[in-house]
Amino acid sequence: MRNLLQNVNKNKTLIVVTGPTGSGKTDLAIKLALHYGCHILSADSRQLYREIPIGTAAPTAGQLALVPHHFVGTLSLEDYYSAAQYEEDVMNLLPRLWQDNDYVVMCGGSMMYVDAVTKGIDELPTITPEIREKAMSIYREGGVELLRSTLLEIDPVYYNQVDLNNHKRLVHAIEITMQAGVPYSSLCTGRAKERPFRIVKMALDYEREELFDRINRRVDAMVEAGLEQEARSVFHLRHLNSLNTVGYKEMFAYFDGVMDYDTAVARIGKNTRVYAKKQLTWNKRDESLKLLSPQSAFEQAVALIENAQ
RNA sequence: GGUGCCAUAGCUCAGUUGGUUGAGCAAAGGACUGAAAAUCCUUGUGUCCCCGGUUCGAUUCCUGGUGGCACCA
Repeated sequence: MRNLLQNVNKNKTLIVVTGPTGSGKTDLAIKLALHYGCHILSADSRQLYREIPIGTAAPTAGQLALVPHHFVGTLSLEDYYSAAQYEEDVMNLLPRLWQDNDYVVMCGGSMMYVDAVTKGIDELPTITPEIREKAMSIYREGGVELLRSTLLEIDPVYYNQVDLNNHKRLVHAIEITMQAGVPYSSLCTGRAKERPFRIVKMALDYEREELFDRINRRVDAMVEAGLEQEARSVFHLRHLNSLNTVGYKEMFAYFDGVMDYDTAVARIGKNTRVYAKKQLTWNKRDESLKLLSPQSAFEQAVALIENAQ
């Protein structure tokens, strides 16, 4: 992918529209893409799946017809995907899109996906199913305790950095170390990759109260649009990670009879607000992110992009 | 109008045999390198309704007030 990107230069611009869920990213991205006549790359780890457009607030057919989109509804719930895969796919696609236009808009709130493209992820080996199973079995048989002692033995450096309560991080470090034959920590550079193109990153900045109002209204709209039916249609795939998602896990609890319908809908709202807060936390430490006031977001965005020339 | 019950965190309530209070929910802050809408960590000072009394000390007991609920008229 490096070879392809060699033809790219600093005249090319990746416009990144991010921010918390419900902040109106999709609308702004479409306006910008129409203005520059360019394509949109979705950076959303759930809109990738074609079976769940309602609960993920994916762009509508009408919106998709206005601007060519990528990474929306391209996967099945059963497909494996990751931030690193996303980085690779985007890096392969960008040179093609830049052949006849200097701009591409990336739009999404999956912050790790955004970072994978704008900052890069370190090169790590691909985990074979056998190794993954081996690492998972450590967790199954001995819980976090056994994960900790295993990690302490094979990667003491990472052991001292990692959140020892977070089993996902522990499993990951162990499987990478097993696969690579060297400690996971030795593969982490801690450095952002230099990208041979310009990145202009922005987010819509609503007052907390107004953002939560918008989220509440959007949840109502999803319910009206048939969220329950959509959730029912994928209920049989509930064990998949792609359905460990706000909007679906609550509906599944309702289907199981462990939660009544009104509670499930209320929980969706609450969990969506919690998700938005996590996105805001992530954004706070990103100094390259420019905040736009919602009233004049488009004008501010264009000014930002022009000033970046 | 009379009688009884209640008044403690944003909400629902618990509690202090008198030594200034704590659960659930809601909310807030944070971490984040191949599952990330995932996963994980941290956070509770509130005139204990108001005035006064008893007391070394009152949110707790007592008088009065205010507000709410129930029943009786």
